[in-house]
Amino acid sequence: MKYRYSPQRDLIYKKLKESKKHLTAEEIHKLVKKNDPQIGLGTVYRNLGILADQGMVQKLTLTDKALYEADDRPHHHLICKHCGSIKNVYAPANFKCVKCLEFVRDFKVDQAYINAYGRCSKC
Amino acid sequence: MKYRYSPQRDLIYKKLKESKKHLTAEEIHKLVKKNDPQIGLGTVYRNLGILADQGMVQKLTLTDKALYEADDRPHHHLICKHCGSIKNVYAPANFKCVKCLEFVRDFKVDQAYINAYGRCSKC
DNA sequence: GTGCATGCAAAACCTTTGCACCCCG
DNA sequence: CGGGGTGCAAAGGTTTTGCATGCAC
Repeated sequence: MKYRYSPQRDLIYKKLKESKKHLTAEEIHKLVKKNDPQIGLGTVYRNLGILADQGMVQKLTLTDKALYEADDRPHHHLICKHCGSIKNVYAPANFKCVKCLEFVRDFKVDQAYINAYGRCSKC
Repeated sequence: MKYRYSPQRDLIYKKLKESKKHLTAEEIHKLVKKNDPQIGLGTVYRNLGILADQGMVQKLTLTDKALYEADDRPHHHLICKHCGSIKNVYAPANFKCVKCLEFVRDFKVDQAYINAYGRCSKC
């Protein structure tokens, strides 16, 4: 299906990109409401779905509620088991995670990333 | 807190282990109801939480609903983008995923595993 | 003008929780 | 017998959806 331009979607993407964080749909809703007080939560969900479809944002289901981020550089996630914070880590250019799975048969790997659980510097 | 023995928990664990798959709480509920028709879904959730606490089952939040598995060998997940199936893959003994993150600072990595997205042999 | 997008609210859905009763230790 | 475990049902929280209206194209 073809997507039509929408100022709401534009705003959602811009705000998420600016924040440089992993945000829940509700946090994003709060953020965009500052610029567009009328925007509904349903609209936020719908547009996050579309943006994820287009590959412009990534939907993370690492915890009980979904998180969204707008960072297209390949990266991995460090999840603190104590405070629940999630931090991105960018691998050196010469490290390709997909190569770790070279031994895999019967499955065509497109993307691969690491989730690491542990303790962040604050905890 | 000390956990007391419970035949329901025993059954849940046994069934999940036997299945050798990733199951949702509801699928597990259906499975154990064959042996214990009275068991409630709440009990299944409570016991899966306890079993996860004890490290006997792993809770996966890779998709919109949580999946549970009973497989204590370290492994990675191959997620098919077409049919949504999730397959375990066991890395060679000499491959330690944690080593891929040796360059990480300000975070103590306990466990690390790879999620790979792509296409499975059936799709 | 056509039909996707929106705002609102209701619904759907997964998961947790309160409660009275049960039973393990 | 004390206190965790159970079944049931209701509540909680997140995400989706139906519908009338608005607006991009």
